[in-house]
Amino acid sequence: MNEFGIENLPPFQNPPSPDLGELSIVVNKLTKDQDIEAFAKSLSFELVTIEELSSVDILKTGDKKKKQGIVFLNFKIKSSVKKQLRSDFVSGALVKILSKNYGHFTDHNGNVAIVEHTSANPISPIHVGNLRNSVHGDTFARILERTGYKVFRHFYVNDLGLQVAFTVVGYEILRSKHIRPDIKIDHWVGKIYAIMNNFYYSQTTKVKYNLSANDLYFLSSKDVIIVEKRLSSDIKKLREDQRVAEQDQSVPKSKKKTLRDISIKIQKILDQIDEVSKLNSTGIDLRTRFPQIYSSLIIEVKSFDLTEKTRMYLKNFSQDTDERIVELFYEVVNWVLEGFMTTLRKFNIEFDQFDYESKVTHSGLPDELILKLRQSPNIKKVEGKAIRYSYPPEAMKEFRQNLGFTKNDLPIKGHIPELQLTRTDGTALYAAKDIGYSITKFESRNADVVYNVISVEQTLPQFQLLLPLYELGYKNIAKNMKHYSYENVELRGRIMSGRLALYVTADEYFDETFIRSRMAKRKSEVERNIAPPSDHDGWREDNDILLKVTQATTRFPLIETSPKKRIVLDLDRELDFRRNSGPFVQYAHARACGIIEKILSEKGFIPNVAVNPVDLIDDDSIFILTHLLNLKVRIDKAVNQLDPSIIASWCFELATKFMSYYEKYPVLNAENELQLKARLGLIEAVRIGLANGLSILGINPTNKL
RNA sequence: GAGUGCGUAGUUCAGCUUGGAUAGAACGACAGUUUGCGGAACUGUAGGUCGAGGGUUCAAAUCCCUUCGCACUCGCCA
Repeated sequence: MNEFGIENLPPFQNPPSPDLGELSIVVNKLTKDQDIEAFAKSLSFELVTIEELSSVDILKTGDKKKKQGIVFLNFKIKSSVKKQLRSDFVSGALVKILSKNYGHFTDHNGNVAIVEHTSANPISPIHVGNLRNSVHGDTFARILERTGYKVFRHFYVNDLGLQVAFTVVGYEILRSKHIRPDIKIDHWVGKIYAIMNNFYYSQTTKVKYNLSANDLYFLSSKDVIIVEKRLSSDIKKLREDQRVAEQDQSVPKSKKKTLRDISIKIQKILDQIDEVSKLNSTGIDLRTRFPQIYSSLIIEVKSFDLTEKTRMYLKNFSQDTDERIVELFYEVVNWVLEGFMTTLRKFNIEFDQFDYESKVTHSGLPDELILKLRQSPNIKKVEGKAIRYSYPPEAMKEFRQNLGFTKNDLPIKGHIPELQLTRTDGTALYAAKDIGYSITKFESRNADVVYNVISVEQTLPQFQLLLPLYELGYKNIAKNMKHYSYENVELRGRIMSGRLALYVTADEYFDETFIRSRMAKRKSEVERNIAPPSDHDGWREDNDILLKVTQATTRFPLIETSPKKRIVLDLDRELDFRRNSGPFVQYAHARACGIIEKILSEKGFIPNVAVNPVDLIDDDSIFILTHLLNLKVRIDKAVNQLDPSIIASWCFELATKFMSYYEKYPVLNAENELQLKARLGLIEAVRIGLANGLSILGINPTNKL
């Protein structure tokens, strides 16, 4: 190589088609000043003398408009050598894949990771939007486990909100009237939440706009009209200001700013009008949809001031000052959480720990941190006891450099807006509690890394936590707390809103899928003239299979696209098994199991690594084995990119390849026994790969369908 | 006004970190395969100015700049 002036050989790559050769190299990279084609020619003359090579071809692109002038050297290896290389590869690959620890890696042995996910508000059932969070969190946790991490799954319980407080007030009313839930608890509480939410905001709106108080918890259409009138006169004034500002040409920059401010104000008022009119329509809607709960609640609520009671309850709960109220909160929240668990268990999702926002607050940690942060040069005092944390560029630079982040590692490159930590009365806001929670989380498990699975809207608040943590001396936490961000879920043709108690719940999604899989299974049994199970055991087995298929069908659509992409779930499409990759992968696995079992019963062979590798040196077998060994690369990529969809595609590709392999290469009817055993070994390798892949995706593989 | 993400076939997406040959799948459309090792299958065909424009390069979907479209975020809700 030296005589050509080449010091480092660029990496070999695989030609796009096998008939071009086994390996190739781009000649353009090797020389700058010489004529590339001449250079390639002399190089090929030299290289073709290598004993193992049968030919070295030169190929130049250039017919198309794009990417022209690339010169490749394509190497073909002598067939005898190739055969030997492939045989060695096959033997080695089979040993690795058929071993017990295939799919389990040790890079992070001894390390601890926490994945915080789902963390849905404990006042309405889990819907498919939350479920995307759960499925991503759970799958990612499983991927981390495969790299050797000890993983703990945490659920952050937001139990300290206003919404929880008025829901608790509503719950207490119904309990005192002995009205018990007649449906799954989280669904039931979801109704209470929607109704109480409407009461609460109807009241505050009435007070704010001085509306007649005779029906304090219901905003009538008359009220809406009054508010509209008042606000539209405000808009008129603003429009006037806008016109004045437009004509003023004195300072162009500040002029722009006031104009912008005015248009923001106008937009805000328009939003207010919209919200008020929605309060009216939602009230009517809830009253008609849930008449019993609605009327029971409204009668009682009229006897007290809801706003005041809600604040009082929240204050007592937050400061841990009234045992009865504290217990009431936990009664509601824990009961709903049980409902969540029942739901998520169907999807194969469980938690190691629930962390309550209230308990973090009761520990006093957030207040301590605020006390310390008050001394920080980055703190700005606002009104009263309110403080804000700011992010000066110098501080950010130091943060970045000391923690070894490059600019591209950070989610936000430019200026970071200030973060308010306390209210005017000095009490901690959510952000301050989150700083406290981050510390508690890390320390409780002595964790090396924490992944917070939170939707993309939270990118800024999540990032804002890091500098205060760093400044407080928690450098490790600031470095190793990662926001696993995901985009939202939309449903084709349906609106989702907790306030309206309108959502496709995770329960419905699962149950509907289960029913459809049962129908599909029956249909296929009829076509194949198989009788449905008649005895108890048969029925149980049938049910078990359907549960596993349903897991695949429900989880796959939520995980198969990158978390950064917004997905639109079309239930008709997801429930059509031919269009959903989940059941397809399950099917491939079941089919592999079926073949292995059949060969055992008919020939008495058990899959084994001791096969004649020459029977597996065809391109298709090599491709499958290479793909199986590639799992490690895919897992690492999924971890680095925070993207489990990489594993979902890996499974799907394996299943597809196996299906076509299976059409092409008969196993039971192989030409001879050696060939049969070799192919059986390959099928076993595929089976192991699919079982591993499914299990990483949180889907229990089924060996029958 | 600032920030972030996304934009690739009729549809849903992969590929972009680290530039390299003919831009890959799936669904849908169309045409085939089956006396079966499980048809929830397989084989094939058609379908693309990679949002637009410019730059860097021997070479750009990929890197840089500009621009358009969509979504989200920007101090007392959690």
